[in-house]
Amino acid sequence: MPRLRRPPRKRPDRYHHGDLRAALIQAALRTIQTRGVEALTLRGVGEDLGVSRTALYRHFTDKSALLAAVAAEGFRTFHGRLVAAWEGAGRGRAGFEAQGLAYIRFAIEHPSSYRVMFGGFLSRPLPPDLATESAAAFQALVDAILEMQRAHLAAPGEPLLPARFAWATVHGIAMLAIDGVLAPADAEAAARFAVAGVARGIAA
Amino acid sequence: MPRLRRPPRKRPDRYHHGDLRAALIQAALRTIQTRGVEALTLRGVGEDLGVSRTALYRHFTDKSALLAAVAAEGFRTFHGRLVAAWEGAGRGRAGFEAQGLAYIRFAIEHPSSYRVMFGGFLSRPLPPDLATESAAAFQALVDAILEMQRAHLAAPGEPLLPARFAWATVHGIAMLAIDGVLAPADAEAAARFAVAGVARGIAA
DNA sequence: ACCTGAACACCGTTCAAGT
DNA sequence: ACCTGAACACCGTTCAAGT
Repeated sequence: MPRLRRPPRKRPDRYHHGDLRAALIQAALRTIQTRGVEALTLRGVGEDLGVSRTALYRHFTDKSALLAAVAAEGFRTFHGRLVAAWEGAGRGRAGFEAQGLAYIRFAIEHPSSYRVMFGGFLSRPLPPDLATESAAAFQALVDAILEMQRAHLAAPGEPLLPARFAWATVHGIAMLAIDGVLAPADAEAAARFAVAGVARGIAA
Repeated sequence: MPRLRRPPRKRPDRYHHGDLRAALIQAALRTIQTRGVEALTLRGVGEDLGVSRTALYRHFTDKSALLAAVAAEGFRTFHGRLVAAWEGAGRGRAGFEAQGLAYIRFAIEHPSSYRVMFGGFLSRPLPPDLATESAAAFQALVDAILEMQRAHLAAPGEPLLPARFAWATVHGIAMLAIDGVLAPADAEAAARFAVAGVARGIAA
């Protein structure tokens, strides 16, 4: 059956026009969400997109670069959640605790993304754009601490110390929840107790 | 060159006598420590031991079972460290903080073992013997909390809540240190601040 | 019982070649 | 520029066969 000369309206080979990169990221995210990071194969995403298994190398230097791009998307929405929680709860101590809970809830709602972001799958050091996104998310936490120090809700001193303490705690609760060590019901109670505990621990 | 009839004194094929299992665990631990978990291949450990690459299946059902055995060894020494730190520092609040520091230091000294134990490489649910070792290590923490509650050094109530809070925090600091997010010098300072913060956060 | 060798069904990545 | 197909150097695991 010979091909017709007439140009097709819209066909699956639209990837020739430059959106293969975005499509690859979306496909990778989809399989990560449904089947986990360890099930992600480059051959698989190529197949999902009806594209050769090596087409990907036109857009990413290797598999870890693809993962980094997926993680970058995750960091952007993560950052947004942290800022929204802090401001939505009116800042202060309530805002601090809301931010901590938002951190943990993001991890529980998007366990696969969270694992890609923090599970040691990314090559170190992080690619520059990803490092920027990651630093921005952490900065949301530092900003909250700084404001609490100014309002005498947190003890004065180097803000990185309480920021890392808080980060470590919510990250720890998140990992325990994601790994199934904490049942979903227990995770919420543990999260509430932990963020309140950190607030007490750093209080002026 | 025909083989002689005389039995050899001591030869590399001593694995025929039953210690292949132990040798496999040691070989796996060695390559994990020197080259990381992701560099561990069953073919590699077979080669290291001068044994067929499938000999391992006589002793372990699969790769994750080998990893579980490595992790079990890690949990045993880990448990010992936690108990020793608590008792060595005279229990109480000093003991609690010493235990937290010992937790983080174990992770920093044995990053590969720690990653195998808590990095999501183990198949869930954990094999029974490993679950036992893991629970015993966590119990050291719960025991410390219980004793602090009796001594009015920790607020009364369900001990699992402060225990999980403390666990999450030290685990979080440990992961940040292992992943290189915290430089070694910063890790020690962060660890000290965090364990003191938890002690304050759970105080009566 | 314990171990081997060949085979199977996968991987990520490279590279010459096509359009 | 962008994509393909074949090839390379790996994996974990199964299984019939050897001792």
